[in-house]
Amino acid sequence: MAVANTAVKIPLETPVVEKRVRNRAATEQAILDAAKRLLAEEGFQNFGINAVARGAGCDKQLIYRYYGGLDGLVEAIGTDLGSWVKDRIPDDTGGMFLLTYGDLMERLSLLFLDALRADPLMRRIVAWEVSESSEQVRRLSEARSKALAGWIERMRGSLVPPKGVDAQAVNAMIFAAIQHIVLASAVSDQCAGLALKNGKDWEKAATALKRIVRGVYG
Amino acid sequence: MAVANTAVKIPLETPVVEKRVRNRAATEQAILDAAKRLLAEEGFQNFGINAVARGAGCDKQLIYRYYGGLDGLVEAIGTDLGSWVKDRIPDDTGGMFLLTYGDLMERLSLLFLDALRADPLMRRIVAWEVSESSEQVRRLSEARSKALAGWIERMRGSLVPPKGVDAQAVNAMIFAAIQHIVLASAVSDQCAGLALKNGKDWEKAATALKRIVRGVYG
DNA sequence: CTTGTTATTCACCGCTCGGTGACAATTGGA
DNA sequence: TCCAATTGTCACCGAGCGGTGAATAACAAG
Repeated sequence: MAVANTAVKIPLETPVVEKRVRNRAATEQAILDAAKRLLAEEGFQNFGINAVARGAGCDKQLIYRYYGGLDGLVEAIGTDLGSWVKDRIPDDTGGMFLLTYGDLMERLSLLFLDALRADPLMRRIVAWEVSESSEQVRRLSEARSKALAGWIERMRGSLVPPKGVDAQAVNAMIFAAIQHIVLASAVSDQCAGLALKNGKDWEKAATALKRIVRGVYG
Repeated sequence: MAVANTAVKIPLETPVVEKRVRNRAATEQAILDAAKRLLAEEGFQNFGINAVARGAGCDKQLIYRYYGGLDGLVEAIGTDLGSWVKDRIPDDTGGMFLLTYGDLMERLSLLFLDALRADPLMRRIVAWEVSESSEQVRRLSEARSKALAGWIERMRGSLVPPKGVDAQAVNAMIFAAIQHIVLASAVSDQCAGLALKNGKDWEKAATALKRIVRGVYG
């Protein structure tokens, strides 16, 4: 009686196999997509080999084979980042004439603010950058800042900052402010007592940002 | 021959017991200290029951008993935060006369910058705040912002911001910039292309900060 | 010395993690 | 047709995690 019912093979599933084709390129892409999606949606906390493999619907072994592990996969994300930025932040002046450095920085600030707000993956990467100091994240950070610097340089044209202002330092401050405020808003809908929920709140933030830029650059 | 050597009790350690006295208050304090130390030095990534217990040199069970788990412990850290801030950020004007709102904000900004730079625990908490959205971190965040707001209010005195400027929004931007730049520096010695290693670098950052504040508030 | 209380430790559970070696299935030439 | 490489799957490992129930050691009072 206590018999063979223990380890039965159950081929009940009709063999209507789900057309799981053999296609390395597609699988690599699926892994990369899953990694980006996971990072964007869940953050770097639960970001690991197992989670990515689950998300991609394949075995984790393939991640080792095709990317050499998580590090390689993260690096692939970094490589992707350049084009990513290009797709998401406009490269023209939006039909405006940027006459002064102040015009430029105001527009750049607002563009960057909106772009970061709209891009969860970027936000997660920025948060990662200020939370962990590993080789993985260093690579990502480098790719990101390079893409960003390239964009700024492209937009700058021949405009030059006013004399007597350390534009690099000031701009770093401004971009830091944008990044932090967007990160904070994504987590708690506010930053330093300033609400950041609806469009009206963001209007106020944008106005403050403009005021700061104009205060420095005129 | 193949005898009792298997499960021998080895009381080789000279019974010079390390005076592990029974003292609940002291143990609680040791746990709290270990938690703060661990959070400050290792960050929130590897922050867990086991790590804290190891750091405190006691069994994790005591953390459950005395604090009701990690959540309670984190809350205790939050409670500690008020006094913590008071100890670390001066409450007077440093012998200066703050005549205008601009004077005030300039001084507050620089004080906050230095305080955050000098306080690894605070930095870790801020990084935590922008990385994870849990109840734990929400509590911490609340405690921190409350302590900070109280400090600002104390310093403000009767000074009022100039008309026509949304001081709350602008100040949020300024504090966001400070927080982000300090976080970034602690991890990668730079932020948005601006080096942040030696004192000279920080001089530049401080100057930029002052310029921004003065640009807005005069 | 006994007894009860309190502080502290210990042993164990189930689970997930990153990582690896071996196996099965599919493909594309010789 | 058979072979070898490529693609994908599976089972398993050791380690660490958070969490819990029960044993143990130190103390205070009677």
